[in-house]
Amino acid sequence: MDRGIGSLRDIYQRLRVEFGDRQWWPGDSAEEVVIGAILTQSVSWKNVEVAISRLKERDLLSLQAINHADASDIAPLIKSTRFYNEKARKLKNFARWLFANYEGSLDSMFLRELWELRKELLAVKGLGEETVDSILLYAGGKNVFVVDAYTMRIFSRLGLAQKEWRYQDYQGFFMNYVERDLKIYNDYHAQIVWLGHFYCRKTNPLCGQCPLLELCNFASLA
DNA sequence: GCCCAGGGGGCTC
DNA sequence: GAGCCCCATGGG
Repeated sequence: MDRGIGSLRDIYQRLRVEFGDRQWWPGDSAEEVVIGAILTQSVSWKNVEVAISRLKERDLLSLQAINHADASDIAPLIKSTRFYNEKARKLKNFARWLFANYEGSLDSMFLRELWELRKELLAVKGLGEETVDSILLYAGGKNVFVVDAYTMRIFSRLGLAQKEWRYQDYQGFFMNYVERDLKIYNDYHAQIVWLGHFYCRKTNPLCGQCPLLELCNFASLA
């Protein structure tokens, strides 16, 4: 019943031995992290980098600039991130909301109590759980565990998650059993993404070279 | 040319 | 709440 404790620590240690310290989220500022968090929805980071540098070239890599710009001016710059029209609207939605409620200041926003703020952010159209938690953790330095598609895929294949688990269940699992430490929350998610990206994709899964091979149910079936 | 990717919203039942 | 479609580029 409590096999989460040892397993989650063991897995994390294995990943660190394999990948080193991945301390994460590329981005020069909190605003950049927020923008990146929205742009990376359903795309790999590589595609986001292109969009970020295009926004930068046009001086649109700030929430104030985004708030003043038209979505139609933003969209073409972020084409590489797919669903660009929707994402342009999402960026504007968030910027508009931030200026309406926190005078455009992420610092003020992050002064809010964590779970209250999480609720508020989830009410902003275009922000779902993963995006909100990424913002809280990587831009705000808040202790929330970020769950993504890789997390679900990997930990269900490892036999640690139940089939019916949803986002909240995964998050609860990690937050109950992983040491409540910002650096670990940060790095553990980064390790998972790294592992997922290189070893655990549907196309060309490098199962045979996975550092968790001996623990994985899926690999033994494949 | 085909398949799939670090998500989220809207709709249906 | 689950299951489906939509959005619509880029890489393997």
